[in-house]
Order: sequence, then structure tokens, then C-alpha cells
Amino acid sequence: MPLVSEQAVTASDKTFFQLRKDIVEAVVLPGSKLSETELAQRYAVSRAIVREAINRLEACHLVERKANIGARVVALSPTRLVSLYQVRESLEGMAARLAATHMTDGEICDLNALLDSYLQTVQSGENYYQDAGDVDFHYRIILGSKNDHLIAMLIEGIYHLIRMYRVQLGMTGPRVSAAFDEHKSIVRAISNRDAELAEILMRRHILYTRNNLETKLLAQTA
Amino acid sequence: MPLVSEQAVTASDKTFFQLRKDIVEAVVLPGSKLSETELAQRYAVSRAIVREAINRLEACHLVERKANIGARVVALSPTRLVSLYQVRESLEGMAARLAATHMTDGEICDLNALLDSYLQTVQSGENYYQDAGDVDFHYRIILGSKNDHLIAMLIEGIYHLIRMYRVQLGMTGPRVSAAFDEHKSIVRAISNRDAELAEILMRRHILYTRNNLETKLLAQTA
DNA sequence: GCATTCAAAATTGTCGACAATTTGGGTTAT
DNA sequence: ATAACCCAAATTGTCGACAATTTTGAATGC
Repeated sequence: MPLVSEQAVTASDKTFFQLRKDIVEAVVLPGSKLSETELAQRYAVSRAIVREAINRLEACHLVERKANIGARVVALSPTRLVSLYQVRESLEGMAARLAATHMTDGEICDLNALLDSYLQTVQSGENYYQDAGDVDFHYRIILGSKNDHLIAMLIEGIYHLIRMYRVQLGMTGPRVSAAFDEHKSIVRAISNRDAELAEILMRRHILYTRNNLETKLLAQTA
Repeated sequence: MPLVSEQAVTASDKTFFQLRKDIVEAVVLPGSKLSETELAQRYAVSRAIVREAINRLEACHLVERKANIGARVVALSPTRLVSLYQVRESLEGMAARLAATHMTDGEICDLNALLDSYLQTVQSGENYYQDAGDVDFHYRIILGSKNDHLIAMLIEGIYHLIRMYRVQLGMTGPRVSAAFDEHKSIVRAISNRDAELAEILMRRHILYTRNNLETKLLAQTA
């Protein structure tokens, strides 16, 4: 029971979802060229379908396309990471602010329960929290903003790119439990309906995460 | 010499630009259905071209598409206006913050000159300032952020929708000179390299603008 | 040996036709 | 009169073929 459900009704949808998944999970590597004919064979659909899928991937900044030349999966770089996370900080900060006033008591209660349920796995040093728990936490706050534009830009937009960086760089070590504590503080602010504080804490949280990833990316490059 | 130049290389580009222009300028009315065959005739291109153009318009939230049913130009409503302007406040606030540290002295100087050049037209009560001057001002700060993601999301993304609201609702009266003063304050903060203040002032400025438009939209509906 | 030129191959852009789905209207039964 | 059903018309989704552009690589000249 995923929190946000996209259902593929058309063949183009299926191909788009599959290709996006393959890019985010690095089955198709960053920087690699996306040949329309090759992908058409791989996914057993016509070129028109692949073209439409690539167009949609371009819209969410997962591929870059040049006219008459072709499309490439975006490359990962420290500069791009910073750009992306500045946008994320801005938008998710606003999401937390809005969530503090728009989430129902029930939704806040569920959010607290969610964190508690992950408490043990975090304490035991499992890095399981990262993948499932972290995106679940952020998604709930984004949806809690009740702002359709914001939700679309984050969930259908930049979040796949964010997950792409995460898959490439991993997310383990002491940062996991620190992030967990920050999540707790954010939920506390939302519980108190303190919109101002919720935004500030969310922005700080994302800035810390950015610094952590940037370090890893620089180490990986060097 | 436009500040941001999009050049149409392919037929799909041309049709996309033209259709976007027609939607923003209300040649094609909000809420109206976009028939693929009809548009193909109107712009003298094949249906495939129109489909691609519509897909791109969907990506920047100017049309909404349902599978097997079709695409409609988005409707304007107070709720949607608020959603849009909350996103705008968030992103342009960040843009102002980044511009305060990343704009060159020369760019800031040009920005001051731009405002001075419009001082007379504003004082004389011309509403000319709105269309050209206002977007010019905001574009310069967005570009001054030097953040590619932010620039793309604002200029290729939500700004056309923002202009659409503006065209529909007009932008005259006392708000114009007030906005001009706010612009001056923002530039002052950027000149002082005060990122924090630049962000706060930009967010306030956009909030005021939102309130002004919301009032007009509600009055128009009633 | 290296840069230039040119044609062939490969890739992307565009088109018209067919398939699948939705829409509209008329008929029928209750 | 209303609701359910069904068929025809219109609209969107998909496909394969052709056109335009870029890339490749071999031949040519210096």
C-alpha cells in the first residue's frame, strides 16, 4: 500500500515508469546515452512510446535532451547536487510550514507512530531506515502540505532525482540516527502547530543531509 | 534582446511555443479542451507534433491531461492561485537569498539601473511597469541565483502560469508603485549582500502580490 | 602523419494510417 | 418518464515508414 500510487493505464506510462525505475536504480547508468531504437527493443514497444517516455523523463530532470542529437541520463556532480538540494530545501521547508497548519490531528498521530515503529531498527544500527522510512517520512509531510503544486513538483518532480543520488551514494553511518532525531524534532514542531519552526528545522535537516552527501560524492570522485 | 532566449529548432518546439503563448495570453481560454486534430489543423502540423507540445505543456502545469480522454487548459481558481504562489514564494525567496551571494557587482549595478530607468514611468502612473519591468526584475534575480535547477523550475516551469494569472487579472492601481518600492528594498538587501534579508523581503513581496491577485480573482468570480 | 572532404550508415524528427477507448444518441424495456 | 443497453461517430493511443540531421570512417591532399 504505497502512499502515492501512480497507475499505468497506457503503454507509454508503463515504459516511462520502468525506464525511470531503471535510471534511479542505476540499471541505466548516469551519463549514458538513451538510444530510442535500442530502448524500443529492450522494452518491446514502438519508438513513439519511448520518445514520449524520454520526454517525460526530461520534464523531471532525469535526462537531458538535445535536438537532433539525443538524450542522456543526467550526470551526477557536486555542483548539481548542491543546486538540487537548495531547491529541495526551499520546497520542503515550505511543505513543513504548510503541514504544520494543514495536517489533521490523525495524520500527525500516524506520523508519530511511524517514527516510533522505526525507533528499534535505528537503534540496532540497521540502515534499513534510510530507504523506506526516510522517504515515507518526507512524503507524509509533503502530502500534509495539502498544496497540489508543491506535491506535484516534489513527488513527480525532483524526488526521483533525489533518490537517484541516494542510490548511488548510499546512506549509512552515524548520519542515519542523527537524521532520525531531526525527524523527531520536526514532528514535534508540527504537533505544536509551530509552522515557523517546522520550516526552519526542515531546512536545517535537508542542509545537513546535503553536506553529508556532498562529502561522499567528493570522496567518491577523488 | 530578451534576457532568456529559447530558440525553436524543431517543428515541435515552434508549436509548443506558439500554443503556450496562446494559452498564457488567453487566446485559448482557461478550461477549454485541446483537441489534437483541431490544433493540428490550426497550426498546420501533424497530430504527433501537437501531442508532443501538449505533453510539454502538461509538464509546466498549463494543461491537465487524462488518459484516453484528452487535455484541457488549466482553470484559474483562488485555491490554485494560493498553491502556485506558495511555491513561488518558496522558490523565489531562495533565489533572492542565493542572488545576494552569487550576483556579480556588475549585475547588481545593472539591476539598480533597471529600477531607476522605470522610476519615471511608475511615478507618472503608467501601468507599463507591470508587464515588462516586473518580469525583467524577477528574471534577473532568478538568473542571479546561478542555480540551474532553480532557474529551470521557475523560468521554464511556473512562470508561464504566473503570467497567465496576471494577464487574466490585470495588474494596475496602487499595487504597482508599492511593488516598485518593495523591489527597491530587495535590491538594497542584495547590494548589502544580506542573503537572509533578501529572502525575507522577496517572500513578503510575493505574499503581498498574492493577496492582491486573490482579491481581484474573488471579485471577478462574484 | 595529420587535417579535410565526402558519402554511407545510424539516429532523430515527422507523418499518415490503424487500433483502442470514449462519447453521443437512439432504442427498448420496466 | 426513466434507466439500461447498444451501436455509430469522434477522439486518443500506437505503430511502421519516410524525411532530415548527425555521426562514422574511409579516401584524398598537403
